[in-house]
Amino acid sequence: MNQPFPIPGLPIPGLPVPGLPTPERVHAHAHADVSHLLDGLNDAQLTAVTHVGGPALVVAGAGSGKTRVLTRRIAWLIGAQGAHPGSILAITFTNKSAAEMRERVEALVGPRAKSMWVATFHSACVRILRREADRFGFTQSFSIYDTTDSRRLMTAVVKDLDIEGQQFTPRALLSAVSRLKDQLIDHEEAARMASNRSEQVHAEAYAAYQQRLRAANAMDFDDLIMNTVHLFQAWPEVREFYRRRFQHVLVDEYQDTNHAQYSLIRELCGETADLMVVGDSDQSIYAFRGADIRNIIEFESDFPNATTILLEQNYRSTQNILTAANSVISRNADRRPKNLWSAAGEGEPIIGFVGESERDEAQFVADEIDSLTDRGLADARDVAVFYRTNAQSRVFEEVFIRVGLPYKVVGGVRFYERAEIKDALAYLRVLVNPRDAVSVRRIVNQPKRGIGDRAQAEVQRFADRNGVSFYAALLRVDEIHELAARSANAIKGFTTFMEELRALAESGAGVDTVLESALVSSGFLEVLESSEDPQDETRVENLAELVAVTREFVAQAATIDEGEDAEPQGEESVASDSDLDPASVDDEFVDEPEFEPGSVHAFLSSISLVADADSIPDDDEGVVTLMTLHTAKGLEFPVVFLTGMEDGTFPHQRSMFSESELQEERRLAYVGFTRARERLYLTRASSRSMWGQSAYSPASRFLDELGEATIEWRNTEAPKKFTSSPSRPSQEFKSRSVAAHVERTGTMSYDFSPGDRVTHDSFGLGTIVALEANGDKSVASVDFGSAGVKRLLLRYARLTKL
DNA sequence: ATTGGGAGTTTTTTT
DNA sequence: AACTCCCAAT
Repeated sequence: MNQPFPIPGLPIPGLPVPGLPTPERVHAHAHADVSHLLDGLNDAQLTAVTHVGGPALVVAGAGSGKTRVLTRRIAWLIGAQGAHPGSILAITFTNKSAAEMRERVEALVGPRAKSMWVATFHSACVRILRREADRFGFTQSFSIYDTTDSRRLMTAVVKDLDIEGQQFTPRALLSAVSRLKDQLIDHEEAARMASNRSEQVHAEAYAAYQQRLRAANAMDFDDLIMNTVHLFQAWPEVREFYRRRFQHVLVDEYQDTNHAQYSLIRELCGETADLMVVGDSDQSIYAFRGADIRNIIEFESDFPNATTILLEQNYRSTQNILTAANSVISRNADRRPKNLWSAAGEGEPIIGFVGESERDEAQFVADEIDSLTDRGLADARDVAVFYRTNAQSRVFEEVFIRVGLPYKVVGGVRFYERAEIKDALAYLRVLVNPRDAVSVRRIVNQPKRGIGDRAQAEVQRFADRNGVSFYAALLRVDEIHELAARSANAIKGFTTFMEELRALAESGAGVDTVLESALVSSGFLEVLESSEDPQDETRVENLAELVAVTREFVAQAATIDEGEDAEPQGEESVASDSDLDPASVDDEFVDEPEFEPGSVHAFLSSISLVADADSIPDDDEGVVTLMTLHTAKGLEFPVVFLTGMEDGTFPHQRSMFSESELQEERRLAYVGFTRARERLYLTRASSRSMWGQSAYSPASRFLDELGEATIEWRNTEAPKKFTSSPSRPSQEFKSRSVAAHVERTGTMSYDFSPGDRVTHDSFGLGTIVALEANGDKSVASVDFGSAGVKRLLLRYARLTKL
């Protein structure tokens, strides 16, 4: 049975996670002798692992063993150089890879590795910010707002500032604010810099949004980085503290850092720290969220005495796969040429397939996995299916369920983002941080308890008048005379059980106990259980799963306690060779847990930064893994299916008309190809449904860029209607297919031209001002007079020519 | 105050 | 197709 959605494991930084067997494991007990740390490294890897003196950039091509280099280097710093583990800060891209890296280092140097920091940028910053929060007007329990929370907040800002209009959607504003934060620009500077009306509004919204975040004792994702940098700049003694502590800084996936993260590293490293960054500019795929490829390209000029080390031997893929990957990526202009090579031999040809529909494509993938496993060539766990957008996973799920193929989808609608889970968590968040307005508003009338908009507005008015938070106003309901008695009673009911829950939490009860009480005393569970709606049944199951997760969390916390109590006995045997064991460490290096283990605080803190990639199945689960190309970064699989190889799907429609975005798509293809060890399949569908309607899709341009690589097209059932040469449809093929499709659906006629008068069901009379012909994705710009100029997709818009 | 229907919107990619 | 948001009826 498959999980209907991913349930991230317990993403607690620092907790041992059952990991993959690694070569390092073999040497787990050879502490005294450090020579094994250098075993089996090639020259370039050896240079990187043992580098001393000045910052270093390791340019690590795909599959060139960078994780190995990083773990060995940390172990070497500790084992051979006598570095204190507590002086090491390693930044990784996901919590999962942080846990893995920690575990591998521990296997090499033993338990004293515990005091090193291995974390993502975000979790490292949270750790620092929680310690220092009271310096700048937050409490240690500040909330972290995810995208949904941020959107609610920004929606309130938009209403408040009265800037509702098509141009200033919460979404657009949030993205503008996010870009500013990536650049470390605060709202005051944004206001000063604003050179047009739109930027002025952005700055205003930014200011109001920040003000609300602060009032709620909350930060969004971008704040975590920006505030840490600002903290260091405003309190040099804090910065000095961390500089003195982190003598050795290592950053993985450096090509995906943004300006704020870059600044953070600079603040942290000062002139003296030993800095090593690892990355590959060809794998930079996060420009859309502010990653700046400049950081890696200009590392040498940013750090004048830097050393650059190139890792070019690939230990992962066959030569044929690399040839294809190299050939595709070489189409990108302005890149430093680099050639990955492999000693693994030529390997299998790449297999291509064109299906008639996306269902056909998914069926091929399922059949092929079946055949590979039947022939003993692969196991389900060896196989990954990649796609460009999350929405594409659906048809694979449907087909895999039908044929009984075990799988797991990574990402998509995340567990912690489901509405009922967010509701349940909001109860906990309010206990921990009553000022968290977004969470209070979320649950105050969820489930319905008669506290409607009207009552909430009165409470808000009272809160504003008295300068207190919304929750504080609820507690003072007796002073709000404008409220109807019925509303006031409902509010009292709410605050009574909330305060009881708070007392329970403060008495030291575990998060599992508090959560269960909250679900019961709020009536939330009861309402869902007695509901007729079948969807509510799923919701109850999800909540049960959440309770199970908290129980597990509490159980884990208990075992950590035991482990630490037991440690004094173990120390004599393990750490006798060193003055670096935890017992003799400076207090400075001992990290107090932020919160009581197993508490509501600790749980909320641990789940606030879960990433999709954190829920990638472990090796022992034995299932096929489905994920987006972005999530696939950093992973490898013996067998990879790269699906949806169509222009408009991959490269994505919205990236096809910008050279820089197209280059990013190409890097994404490069990432996808190089995940494969032995077998790579490239599949596409000649027509694909989108928003319920079927549309013709031409082959991806990347299929024309495979160069000398061997590809074998395996079209078992040639598409009936659109048969043609699979890899390069001729122009004739394209136009015929469009015509065929139009004919089949019977409703389209695209014979509009600019100047035509048309009518639209809701906009009325208009004139076509421009046409962008692009097959089924043709768009007409139509001037509807008072309704303005609209861009309409001809395939959907019910335009009638007059 | 709550519910339900209809319109409008949606799909990049994510910490 | 599926989801969200807003308004009108209860």
